[in-house]
Formats: sequence, C-alpha cells, structure tokens
Amino acid sequence: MGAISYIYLNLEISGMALTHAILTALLEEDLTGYELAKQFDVSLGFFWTASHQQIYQTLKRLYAEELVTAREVSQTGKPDKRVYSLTDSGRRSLDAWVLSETKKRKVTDELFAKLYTVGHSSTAAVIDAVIQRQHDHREKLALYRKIESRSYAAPLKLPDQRKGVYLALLAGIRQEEASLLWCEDALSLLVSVSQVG
Amino acid sequence: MGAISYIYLNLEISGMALTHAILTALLEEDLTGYELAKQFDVSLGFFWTASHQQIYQTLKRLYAEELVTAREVSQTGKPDKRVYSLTDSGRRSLDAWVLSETKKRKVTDELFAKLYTVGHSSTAAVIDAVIQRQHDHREKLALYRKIESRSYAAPLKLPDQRKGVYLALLAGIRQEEASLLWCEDALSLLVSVSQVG
DNA sequence: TAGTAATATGCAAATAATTGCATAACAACA
DNA sequence: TGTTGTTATGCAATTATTTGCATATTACTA
Repeated sequence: MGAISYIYLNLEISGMALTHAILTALLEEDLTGYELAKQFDVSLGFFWTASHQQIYQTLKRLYAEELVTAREVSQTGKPDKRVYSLTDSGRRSLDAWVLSETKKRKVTDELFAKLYTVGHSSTAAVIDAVIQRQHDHREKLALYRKIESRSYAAPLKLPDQRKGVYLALLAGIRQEEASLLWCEDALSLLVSVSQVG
Repeated sequence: MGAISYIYLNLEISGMALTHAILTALLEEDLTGYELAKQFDVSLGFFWTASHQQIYQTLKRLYAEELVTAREVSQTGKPDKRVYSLTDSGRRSLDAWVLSETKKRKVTDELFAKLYTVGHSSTAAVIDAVIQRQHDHREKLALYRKIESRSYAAPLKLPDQRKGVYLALLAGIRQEEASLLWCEDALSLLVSVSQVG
C-alpha cells in the first residue's frame, strides 16, 4: 500500500522546468495563458524565456495534474479567457521544488557568438547586432525602472511576499544597466576594427 | 540546373544554433569535442551552455556536412583525440550566419523563479541558493579576470581578430561583477524575511 | 593492484522546445 | 464591409536537448 501511494505521488510530479516558473507566477495572482505569455515576454523575460505555445501546453498539463484549477471568464469587448489558479497540491509542489537543488542556469545568446567572428567576417553586421541589443536593453531598463518606481519605491517596507519579486526586478535592472554600459564600450572598440568580408 | 544547385546548397545548411557557436569557437583554433565542452563550461558558459553529448553529436553532423574536417591525434600519457578544423565551407556558413538576423537570447534560471516563492515557502532554501550562486559568481569572476590579465591586458593593442573575443570576456566580467553585488543586496534583504514553511 | 580522477568519445530513449500553422472574438478605422 | 490590430487559445510535426547509460586510456595514489 505504501508502494501504491508512492507511485501515485510520483505521477503527479512534473519534471519540466517551466512548470515551476509558471506556478511561481501564479503565487502572486491568478493569470491566463495569455497574461503569463506577456509576463514571460517582459518582466520575467530576463531570467526565463517561453513562447505562448509552450505556456498553453504546460498549463494544460498542470491542469490535468491538478496543480492548478481553471475557470472560464466572459469579458465585454474582448474574447473569453481561461483563468488559472494554484491548488494546494500546486503549492506543495512548489514547496518541494524550492528545497530541491537549483539547476544550472541555461543560456544561448547568439550576439556573443557573433562577436567571436570579429576580424573574420562582416564587422558591420556585428555592430548592427550590438546596436539592436542596445535598443532592447534601453527599453527593458526603462520598463523595469517604471515598475520599480510604481510598485517598489520602498523595498524595506514591502511585505515579505513581495521582497523576492522585488529582488528579481532589481537583478533585472542591474543586468540591463551593466549590459548598456558594455554596449557602449563594445561599440567604441568595434569601430577600430578594419572592414572584412 | 539552377534548381538543383539551390537544393544542394540548402542541404548543407544546419539550422541548429549550436552549430554556429561551435564554428565560431573553431575560428580561433582547432579543438576537440572535449576541449569545446570545457570551453562551453567555462569561458563560453556565460552566454552559451551545452553538454558534451550535445557537442559530440553536433560535431559529427558538422563533419558529415563538411563544415569541419577532423584528424585523429595520438597523445602520450592521454587517450587519443579527434581534432576538428573549420573548412572553407564552414567559414562561408559563418559569413552568412553573421549577416542573418540575431535570434533572441534564451535563458532559464531557476534561482529567480525560486525568489518568487519568498514569503510563501522556505526562505532558508532560497538564501542557500543565493549563497551558492554567490560562490559560483566569485569563481567565474576570478577566472575571467585571470584570463583578462594574462591575455587581454591592452585591449586597444589587440589584433582585430581578438577584439570580439575580448569584448565577450568583458561582458562576462561585467555580468559577474553586477551579479555579485546583487547577491550581497539580496542576502541583506532576505534576512529580514520571517520564517515560513 | 584496486580504486579514483581526468581525459576522451559516444549511443539511444525520453523529454522539451520550436516552427508553422489555425482559429476566433472583438475594436477601430477606412 | 473589408482590413488591420489586439486579445485569446490551441494542434501537430519537426527539431533540439537532456538523461541515463556505456566504454576506454592513462596517471596517481592507497
């Protein structure tokens, strides 16, 4: 009988990493797939990237596993939506995951790979890519700062439940700032490279 | 006949992103799969993560597509190794890739997802995760600075072909510095959170 | 001489993510 | 009334990545 409940529990656990990223977002508030996709695109984007297809798929699985519940909501002036909430089982799953070992950060960023080609291929293309990235960083930084001043002006006075979210935002701000400074330095050095290709 | 060469050319192009990351690394010097795996684990690691299985698989494909050549090398005191070099076709593939649109950076970092659980689950576990990350950043920063002082002490005097690699290193250094500062700030705030769970 | 660690390479199955569709409600504007 | 843009959700096929083995050489040390 112990064996049966052991198997039963195992069936409920999702190994997929996105699972927990979605569940943590639902800790703060109930959300639809569409809203989650937007959050992953903006505020969550600096530490987690996910497409809307991935998110809808995962939500469907989380629902089947009863880690979330869903309710259909009619809207006026917009299509209906499906709002997801965490279940107690979902919360317990998060509790266990927080205690588990933190997996290594995964990244793939073509920009830096392109940098390795400097002096071998078109430097102009690399410069364009850096400028593009510079624009992206500026936009992200402006957005993060707006969120900060609107919702996190006094970090020490925040309720405990919002301190972690603030710290994630702070990391995003610091990262964008550092990246912007780097873009400037990179462009200064890249203009000194002779044309190739 | 135009159609035939068109099809032929298409068959040579690998869509996989790792492809180009490996080819760029081979621009600098000939490398084995094992050496590539180590580079991806250390210096390249901050902008590109890849397992050795992934790397060996991809190298095999690049060899089949004739983007690289390989030679077996006997060593004394170590097992034999297989050294890969870029072909002209590989170089042309890189040239085309540099001109193509830069794909969006992809990340997944559980640490920040765990941060979202602060005030809901074990804060101690989150603190441990931040401390762990702090150690990682310290080690990476020390390594990057060592590489910098050993090989990139005078950036402006570098040959063009090494400027891009230097800039990637610089980005790594800046990122590690910013992350380390953030870890300290994060730990200061996290100790103010009451125990939960 | 047995065990551990580093060097070196790989296969196969399972899982996850991407790409390319596809649909539909509703608003605003031409 | 057709078009464009935003909101909203999803499927299916392909491609990429991870996980769990598996193997072998050589050095060092207990």
